[in-house]
Amino acid sequence: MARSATTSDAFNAIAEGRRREILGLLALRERSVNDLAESLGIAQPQVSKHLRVLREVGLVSVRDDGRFRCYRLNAERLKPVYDWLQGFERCWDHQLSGIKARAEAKAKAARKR
Amino acid sequence: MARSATTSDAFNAIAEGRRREILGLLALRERSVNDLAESLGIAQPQVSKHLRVLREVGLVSVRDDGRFRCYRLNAERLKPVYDWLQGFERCWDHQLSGIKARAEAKAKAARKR
DNA sequence: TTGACATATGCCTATAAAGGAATACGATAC
DNA sequence: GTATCGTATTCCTTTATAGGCATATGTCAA
Repeated sequence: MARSATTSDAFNAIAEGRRREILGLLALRERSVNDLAESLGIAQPQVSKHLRVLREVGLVSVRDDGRFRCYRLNAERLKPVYDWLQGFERCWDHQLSGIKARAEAKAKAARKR
Repeated sequence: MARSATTSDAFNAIAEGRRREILGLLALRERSVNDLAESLGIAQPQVSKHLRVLREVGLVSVRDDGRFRCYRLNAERLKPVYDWLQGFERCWDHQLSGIKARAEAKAKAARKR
Protein backbone atom coordinates (compact mmCIF):
# COMPACT_ATOMS: atom_id res chain seq x y z
CA MET A 1 0.00 0.00 0.00
CA ALA A 2 1.13 3.54 -0.52
CA ARG A 3 1.31 6.32 1.97
CA SER A 4 -2.16 7.71 2.64
CA ALA A 5 -3.25 10.67 0.57
CA THR A 6 -2.21 14.17 1.54
CA THR A 7 -5.89 15.01 1.25
CA SER A 8 -6.99 12.36 3.69
CA ASP A 9 -6.77 14.59 6.74
CA ALA A 10 -5.10 17.64 8.25
CA PHE A 11 -2.23 15.55 9.60
CA ASN A 12 -1.22 14.53 6.11
CA ALA A 13 -1.91 17.92 4.59
CA ILE A 14 0.38 19.80 6.96
CA ALA A 15 3.22 17.33 6.55
CA GLU A 16 4.42 19.37 3.60
CA GLY A 17 6.45 22.46 4.50
CA ARG A 18 5.16 24.68 1.72
CA ARG A 19 1.64 24.05 2.82
CA ARG A 20 2.53 25.04 6.36
CA GLU A 21 4.04 28.23 5.01
CA ILE A 22 0.86 28.93 3.08
CA LEU A 23 -1.22 28.46 6.19
CA GLY A 24 1.12 30.77 8.05
CA LEU A 25 0.65 33.49 5.47
CA LEU A 26 -3.10 33.04 5.40
CA ALA A 27 -3.19 33.35 9.17
CA LEU A 28 -2.30 37.01 8.71
CA ARG A 29 -4.83 37.83 6.01
CA GLU A 30 -6.62 36.65 2.89
CA ARG A 31 -4.41 36.21 -0.14
CA SER A 32 -4.65 35.63 -3.86
CA VAL A 33 -2.77 32.80 -5.53
CA ASN A 34 -0.15 34.96 -7.21
CA ASP A 35 0.29 36.89 -4.02
CA LEU A 36 1.14 33.65 -2.23
CA ALA A 37 3.35 32.48 -5.08
CA GLU A 38 5.38 35.66 -4.87
CA SER A 39 5.69 35.57 -1.11
CA LEU A 40 6.83 31.97 -1.21
CA GLY A 41 9.06 32.40 -4.23
CA ILE A 42 7.59 29.43 -6.05
CA ALA A 43 5.68 28.99 -9.29
CA GLN A 44 1.96 29.63 -9.41
CA PRO A 45 0.89 26.14 -10.50
CA GLN A 46 2.50 24.61 -7.43
CA VAL A 47 0.69 27.03 -5.21
CA SER A 48 -2.58 26.16 -6.88
CA LYS A 49 -1.88 22.50 -6.29
CA HIS A 50 -1.05 22.98 -2.64
CA LEU A 51 -4.14 25.09 -2.22
CA ARG A 52 -6.19 22.32 -3.76
CA VAL A 53 -4.95 19.92 -1.11
CA LEU A 54 -5.64 22.42 1.64
CA ARG A 55 -9.10 23.06 0.24
CA GLU A 56 -9.91 19.36 0.09
CA VAL A 57 -9.20 18.93 3.77
CA GLY A 58 -11.05 22.14 4.57
CA LEU A 59 -8.04 24.02 5.88
CA VAL A 60 -8.72 26.92 3.54
CA SER A 61 -11.71 28.32 1.70
CA VAL A 62 -11.98 30.44 -1.40
CA ARG A 63 -13.93 33.51 -2.28
CA ASP A 64 -14.20 34.75 -5.85
CA ASP A 65 -13.18 38.35 -6.23
CA GLY A 66 -13.37 39.37 -9.85
CA ARG A 67 -10.73 37.41 -11.64
CA PHE A 68 -8.86 36.80 -8.43
CA ARG A 69 -9.51 34.02 -5.99
CA CYS A 70 -9.11 34.99 -2.40
CA TYR A 71 -7.95 32.22 -0.11
CA ARG A 72 -8.70 32.33 3.56
CA LEU A 73 -7.58 30.19 6.49
CA ASN A 74 -10.01 27.83 8.15
CA ALA A 75 -8.09 27.52 11.37
CA GLU A 76 -10.56 25.38 13.28
CA ARG A 77 -9.62 22.49 11.03
CA LEU A 78 -6.23 22.52 12.74
CA LYS A 79 -7.81 22.04 16.11
CA PRO A 80 -8.04 18.23 15.95
CA VAL A 81 -4.31 18.11 15.41
CA TYR A 82 -3.75 20.54 18.22
CA ASP A 83 -6.03 18.54 20.49
CA TRP A 84 -4.18 15.33 19.73
CA LEU A 85 -0.92 16.98 20.68
CA GLN A 86 -2.34 18.43 23.83
CA GLY A 87 -2.75 14.90 25.10
CA PHE A 88 1.04 14.73 25.18
CA GLU A 89 1.62 18.06 26.85
CA ARG A 90 1.90 16.49 30.27
CA CYS A 91 4.48 14.05 28.89
CA TRP A 92 7.05 16.62 27.95
CA ASP A 93 6.30 18.55 31.11
CA HIS A 94 7.09 15.33 32.97
CA GLN A 95 10.21 14.71 31.01
CA LEU A 96 11.46 18.23 31.49
CA SER A 97 10.79 18.11 35.20
CA GLY A 98 12.41 14.68 35.28
CA ILE A 99 15.52 16.08 33.68
CA LYS A 100 15.46 18.93 36.14
CA ALA A 101 15.04 16.56 39.09
CA ARG A 102 17.92 14.37 37.95
CA ALA A 103 20.11 17.41 37.50
CA GLU A 104 19.28 18.59 40.99
CA ALA A 105 19.91 15.16 42.49
CA LYS A 106 23.25 15.06 40.79
CA ALA A 107 24.14 18.51 42.08
CA LYS A 108 23.12 17.47 45.57
CA ALA A 109 25.26 14.33 45.40
CA ALA A 110 28.15 16.43 44.22
CA ARG A 111 27.80 18.74 47.21
CA LYS A 112 27.86 15.78 49.59
CA ARG A 113 31.24 14.63 48.35
CA MET B 1 10.13 15.05 -6.93
CA ALA B 2 8.47 12.74 -4.50
CA ARG B 3 6.83 13.50 -1.20
CA SER B 4 9.38 14.19 1.51
CA ALA B 5 10.39 11.22 3.60
CA THR B 6 8.36 10.15 6.60
CA THR B 7 11.63 10.30 8.48
CA SER B 8 12.37 13.88 7.55
CA ASP B 9 10.66 15.38 10.57
CA ALA B 10 7.96 14.89 13.18
CA PHE B 11 5.31 16.41 10.91
CA ASN B 12 5.82 13.69 8.35
CA ALA B 13 6.24 10.93 10.90
CA ILE B 14 2.93 11.60 12.64
CA ALA B 15 1.01 11.82 9.39
CA GLU B 16 0.49 8.07 9.60
CA GLY B 17 -2.33 6.99 11.90
CA ARG B 18 -0.68 3.81 13.15
CA ARG B 19 2.32 5.80 14.26
CA ARG B 20 0.08 8.18 16.15
CA GLU B 21 -1.52 5.20 17.84
CA ILE B 22 1.89 3.89 18.81
CA LEU B 23 2.82 7.23 20.31
CA GLY B 24 -0.45 7.24 22.20
CA LEU B 25 0.28 3.85 23.70
CA LEU B 26 3.82 4.81 24.58
CA ALA B 27 2.54 7.91 26.32
CA LEU B 28 1.12 5.61 28.97
CA ARG B 29 4.17 3.47 29.54
CA GLU B 30 7.15 1.72 27.94
CA ARG B 31 6.25 -1.13 25.63
CA SER B 32 7.89 -3.98 23.78
CA VAL B 33 7.33 -4.51 20.07
CA ASN B 34 5.05 -7.52 20.39
CA ASP B 35 3.16 -5.75 23.11
CA LEU B 36 2.46 -2.91 20.72
CA ALA B 37 1.66 -5.28 17.87
CA GLU B 38 -0.93 -7.03 19.97
CA SER B 39 -2.51 -3.81 21.23
CA LEU B 40 -2.75 -2.46 17.70
CA GLY B 41 -3.84 -5.73 16.15
CA ILE B 42 -1.23 -5.60 13.42
CA ALA B 43 1.74 -7.77 12.47
CA GLN B 44 5.03 -7.39 14.27
CA PRO B 45 7.14 -6.48 11.22
CA GLN B 46 4.95 -3.46 10.51
CA VAL B 47 5.30 -2.30 14.06
CA SER B 48 9.06 -2.61 13.83
CA LYS B 49 9.01 -0.56 10.66
CA HIS B 50 6.87 2.16 12.18
CA LEU B 51 9.11 2.22 15.21
CA ARG B 52 12.10 2.65 12.95
CA VAL B 53 10.57 5.77 11.48
CA LEU B 54 9.72 7.10 14.91
CA ARG B 55 13.23 6.34 16.11
CA GLU B 56 14.81 8.11 13.17
CA VAL B 57 12.99 11.31 13.95
CA GLY B 58 13.71 10.91 17.65
CA LEU B 59 10.12 10.50 18.72
CA VAL B 60 10.91 7.27 20.55
CA SER B 61 14.00 5.68 22.06
CA VAL B 62 14.85 2.09 22.79
CA ARG B 63 16.28 0.31 25.74
CA ASP B 64 17.51 -3.26 25.54
CA ASP B 65 15.93 -5.47 28.13
CA GLY B 66 17.10 -9.05 27.71
CA ARG B 67 15.70 -10.23 24.44
CA PHE B 68 13.04 -7.56 24.50
CA ARG B 69 13.42 -4.05 23.28
CA CYS B 70 11.62 -1.49 25.34
CA TYR B 71 10.35 1.50 23.43
CA ARG B 72 9.76 4.76 25.20
CA LEU B 73 8.16 8.02 24.09
CA ASN B 74 10.34 11.07 23.56
CA ALA B 75 7.54 13.57 23.84
CA GLU B 76 9.59 16.73 23.62
CA ARG B 77 10.10 15.97 19.94
CA LEU B 78 6.42 16.69 19.49
CA LYS B 79 6.79 20.13 20.92
CA PRO B 80 7.89 21.85 17.69
CA VAL B 81 4.68 20.65 16.07
CA TYR B 82 2.67 21.80 19.03
CA ASP B 83 4.41 25.16 19.00
CA TRP B 84 3.68 25.61 15.32
CA LEU B 85 0.00 24.96 15.97
CA GLN B 86 -0.09 27.28 18.93
CA GLY B 87 0.61 30.13 16.51
CA PHE B 88 -2.86 29.47 15.11
CA GLU B 89 -4.68 29.20 18.40
CA ARG B 90 -5.79 32.82 18.31
CA CYS B 91 -7.14 32.23 14.80
CA TRP B 92 -9.69 29.67 15.76
CA ASP B 93 -10.51 31.62 18.90
CA HIS B 94 -11.22 34.56 16.60
CA GLN B 95 -13.30 32.50 14.28
CA LEU B 96 -15.29 30.93 17.08
CA SER B 97 -15.93 34.31 18.69
CA GLY B 98 -16.79 35.65 15.24
CA ILE B 99 -19.38 32.95 14.83
CA LYS B 100 -20.70 33.68 18.28
CA ALA B 101 -20.86 37.42 17.57
CA ARG B 102 -22.72 36.86 14.33
CA ALA B 103 -25.14 34.53 16.04
CA GLU B 104 -25.81 37.10 18.72
CA ALA B 105 -26.23 39.90 16.21
CA LYS B 106 -28.71 37.77 14.36
CA ALA B 107 -30.62 37.00 17.55
CA LYS B 108 -30.69 40.67 18.42
CA ALA B 109 -31.99 41.59 14.96
CA ALA B 110 -34.66 38.94 15.35
CA ARG B 111 -35.79 40.40 18.67
CA LYS B 112 -36.08 43.87 17.08
CA ARG B 113 -38.53 42.64 14.49
C1' DT C 1 24.45 -26.76 21.63
C1' DT C 2 20.06 -26.56 20.26
C1' DG C 3 15.58 -24.79 20.18
C1' DA C 4 12.19 -21.30 21.13
C1' DC C 5 11.22 -16.64 21.43
C1' DA C 6 11.71 -11.36 20.21
C1' DT C 7 12.81 -8.25 16.85
C1' DA C 8 14.75 -6.40 12.51
C1' DT C 9 15.32 -6.53 7.64
C1' DG C 10 14.72 -7.66 2.76
C1' DC C 11 11.82 -8.25 -1.23
C1' DC C 12 7.70 -7.33 -3.96
C1' DT C 13 3.51 -4.70 -5.34
C1' DA C 14 0.34 -0.99 -5.74
C1' DT C 15 -0.21 3.73 -5.09
C1' DA C 16 0.74 8.47 -5.32
C1' DA C 17 3.19 12.59 -4.39
C1' DA C 18 5.79 16.94 -5.86
C1' DG C 19 8.04 19.69 -9.18
C1' DG C 20 8.51 21.45 -14.01
C1' DA C 21 6.52 22.88 -18.20
C1' DA C 22 2.75 23.47 -21.17
C1' DT C 23 -1.81 24.54 -21.57
C1' DA C 24 -6.75 24.95 -20.69
C1' DC C 25 -10.24 27.78 -18.52
C1' DG C 26 -12.50 32.20 -16.88
C1' DA C 27 -13.14 36.85 -16.34
C1' DT C 28 -11.98 41.54 -17.37
C1' DA C 29 -10.67 45.57 -20.17
C1' DC C 30 -10.15 47.68 -24.54
C1' DG D 1 -14.60 40.05 -30.10
C1' DT D 2 -9.99 39.77 -28.74
C1' DA D 3 -5.91 40.27 -26.05
C1' DT D 4 -4.60 39.74 -21.39
C1' DC D 5 -4.34 38.68 -16.79
C1' DG D 6 -5.20 35.16 -12.93
C1' DT D 7 -5.79 30.57 -11.89
C1' DA D 8 -6.53 25.53 -12.48
C1' DT D 9 -5.39 21.33 -14.69
C1' DT D 10 -2.74 17.88 -17.28
C1' DC D 11 1.30 15.16 -18.49
C1' DC D 12 5.73 13.38 -17.28
C1' DT D 13 9.42 11.75 -14.21
C1' DT D 14 11.45 10.53 -9.92
C1' DT D 15 11.02 8.82 -5.52
C1' DA D 16 9.19 6.35 -1.73
C1' DT D 17 5.82 4.68 0.91
C1' DA D 18 2.88 0.79 3.63
C1' DG D 19 1.57 -3.77 3.80
C1' DG D 20 2.29 -8.87 3.30
C1' DC D 21 5.37 -12.51 3.72
C1' DA D 22 9.76 -14.75 4.26
C1' DT D 23 13.87 -14.69 6.59
C1' DA D 24 17.99 -12.97 9.00
C1' DT D 25 19.76 -11.64 13.57
C1' DG D 26 20.07 -11.85 18.40
C1' DT D 27 19.14 -13.62 23.09
C1' DC D 28 17.82 -16.57 26.52
C1' DA D 29 16.71 -21.39 28.52
C1' DA D 30 17.20 -26.30 28.96
